[in-house]
This record gives sequence, C-alpha cells and structure tokens, in this order.
Amino acid sequence: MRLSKKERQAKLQQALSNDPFLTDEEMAKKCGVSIQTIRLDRMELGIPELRERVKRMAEENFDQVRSLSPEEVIGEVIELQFDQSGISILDIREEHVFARNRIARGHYLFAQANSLAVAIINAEVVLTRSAHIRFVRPVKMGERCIATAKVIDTDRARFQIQVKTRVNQEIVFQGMFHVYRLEEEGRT
Amino acid sequence: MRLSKKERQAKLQQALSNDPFLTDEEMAKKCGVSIQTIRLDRMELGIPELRERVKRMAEENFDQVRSLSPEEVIGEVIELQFDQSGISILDIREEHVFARNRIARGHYLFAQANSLAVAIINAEVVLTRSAHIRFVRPVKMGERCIATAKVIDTDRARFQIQVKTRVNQEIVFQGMFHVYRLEEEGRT
DNA sequence: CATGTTCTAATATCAAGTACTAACTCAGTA
DNA sequence: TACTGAGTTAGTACTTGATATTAGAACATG
Repeated sequence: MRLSKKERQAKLQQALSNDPFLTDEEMAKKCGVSIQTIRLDRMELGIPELRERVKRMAEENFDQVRSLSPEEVIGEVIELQFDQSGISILDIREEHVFARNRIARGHYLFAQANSLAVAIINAEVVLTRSAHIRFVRPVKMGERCIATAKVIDTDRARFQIQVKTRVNQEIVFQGMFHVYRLEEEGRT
Repeated sequence: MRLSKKERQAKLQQALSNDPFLTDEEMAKKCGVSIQTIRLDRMELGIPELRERVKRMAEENFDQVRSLSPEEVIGEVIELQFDQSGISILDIREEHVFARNRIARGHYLFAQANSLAVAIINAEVVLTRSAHIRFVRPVKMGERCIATAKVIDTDRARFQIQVKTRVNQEIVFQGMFHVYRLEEEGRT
C-alpha cells in the first residue's frame, strides 16, 4: 500500500531539503501520485514553487556575496598617511562571531589590524614578518572596532607598526607588527 | 541618439552584474530597445536567460553551503587530540592571496593557526589572549599549508599552544598562542 | 542601386507553474 | 442502503519568461 498523506508530505519535505531543485513532476513520480496531489501538498505545507525556491536561494547568495566579498582589506580604511599612520573601522557582524556566544573570532581583529598595517606602507608589495598581539577583552557582535596604527620605527625597508583597536575608547586589541616591503627592480 | 550596439551590450553586462535578476523586458526598457534586440544581445554575449542565471547562482550557493559552509574554522582540521595537539590543512586559493603577486595574505595563515589553536581546547568557549607570530616565508597560491599545533603548557584554564605551519616540510609560519577557556557555571 | 548590418515584429512553442472546476474512490456512518 | 467527506485525479484556461524562427523595416556603405 502506498504512503499515507502525512508520510508522503514528510517524505516530500525531506526530499526537497536535500534537493531543492525538484519539479512537481519529479516529485509526483517519486511518490507515485499525480502532479495535482503534489501541488495540494505544497499548498498545505506552504512550499513555494520550484522557481520561487530557486530564486530565493540565489538572492540569499547574492546578498552574501555583496556584503562579504570585497575582502581585499578587512575593515574599512578611513584615513591613511603613508608610512606614518592610519585608521580603519570594522563593524562586528554575524559572520565575524562565534555562533554560540556572539564573541568576535580573534582572527578578524587580527585581520583588520594586519590589513591596516600593510596598507599604511607605500609600496607595491608589503608583507608581514612577525607580530606580537594581545586580545585585551572579547568583542561582541554589533560593536564597532576602530583600529589606529602608527609607524614607530623604520629603516627604509622594514617597519615596526603599533596597532591599537578600540571600542568606545576602550582598548580591545593591540599588536606590534613588523612588516617589510619588497623593492621591485623597475619601480618609479 | 541612442547607444551603439557595443555600448548597449557593455551597459547590459554592467547592469546584469549588479542585478542579475533583470528580465529581458526590464532590460529592454532600460536600453530603450525592443525585447528581441536584448535577446539577440544575450545570444551574442552568451548570457543565459534569467531563470538559468538564477538557477546557476542558487546551485553554486547550494554546493558551497554543503562543502564549505562550516567555516566556523579556517582550514580543515584533520586530526585532533583534545587538550594536546591537532593538525589542519589549508589550500591557498584565489581568495586567499593578493591579486597582484599571488602571495597569501598573512591573516589567512594566522586564521588557520588561530582556529586550530582554539579547536584543540575542549571547552564550550575558548578565546585567544595573545599571540606571538612569525611569517617565515611568503606562501604562494596553490600551496598547501599544513599546520600542526601542540599544547606545551597549561594550568587548567590557560593554555600555551605552539603552531607551526609548513609547506612541503618547510616551515612558513610559526606562532605561540595563549588561549583560555571560560568556565561556565552549569557545566558538567 | 544593391547589400549588409541592425533592429523590430509576429507567431508558434515550451516549462513549470497558478487557479479553478469536476469527478472518482472508499470508508465510515446515520 | 444511501449519504457524506477526505483524499485523489483530471482537465481547462491562464501566466511568465523564455526559445526558435521567419519576415520586414531603417539606414549606411561600397
């Protein structure tokens, strides 16, 4: 005997969750019922049609890509004095925190600081040599991290840069970065 | 006078790149030409129809979500002995490198090491206190970074973890991480 | 002038639906 | 027994956003 209505609907939801690209026709075949039955089931379960499902998935994806992708630099650099100092802002959002406790993952704070340290130096290629960092207090979702960096020592190719990150004046992260630039032969 | 064919096609691609959900009809309106013209343009440019575009985006997303999404951790942890040691692999890809020279951004190496250091500790909430790190040599696109971490000191709530990252046996990054766990009141 | 490029128009068709109406199958029951 | 109702199937008309194809303008250019 074939499945009861409830069983079929459960099966449907299951099937859709691991392949949301099923048409009504395919689902009908799978369940051994008519297309109309599947449509009624979808109505009852509030499942939109294939195209709508697909569109929603694509939209979610698109939004994410938009908000996240230009991560050439983590944080937004808002002020920059080459070889001297710079300021960058990073708003801690969903994607930066541990799901469990909404505390920012350390590597985002590091990334903001590192990006800023590298951005300050006016050269084609700048690499980090080493860093000594300290996470002074946990940062929570929604907090705005303002990192300030200043070059405190240099010998032309190597730079020592101090970065302090604050949330409302309060220091949450600080680090000392040693970065260096690769001199390229044909540079102007 | 309206746009030339080339200009229109350029405009089309532009428009689609910041809103891929445009129908032919909407694009026709935007460009002040007939739908048929837009279709011809799409043919020439090899742009699939709306539904196909949307479907592809959704599929990419779906695949990514399946394969990549648990990026709770950067790099793939392949071995883990709680409170003792761990190993993680990170393949350096496009998204990890500077576009200009294909050298990996420091913060990805840091993130791999930091994620691993935090993962090792068997507790609900583990945070990084400080780190002393050194980028021994630049890592290029395509290289596989294998990070090994071991706990070298602990006093129950605080841990000192050494992480070494290698590409083909050669050390490219090393760091000493101090992490700590938050004891939660009601833990078993 | 003929020719070719570019554009527009019109028609038939498709996939994957919605919306609606009608009818069939049984099982329980008044 | 006849009736009722849930569950299912069938069929039609319509919608969107296309494809595929054919045909005809508008206009420049050799």
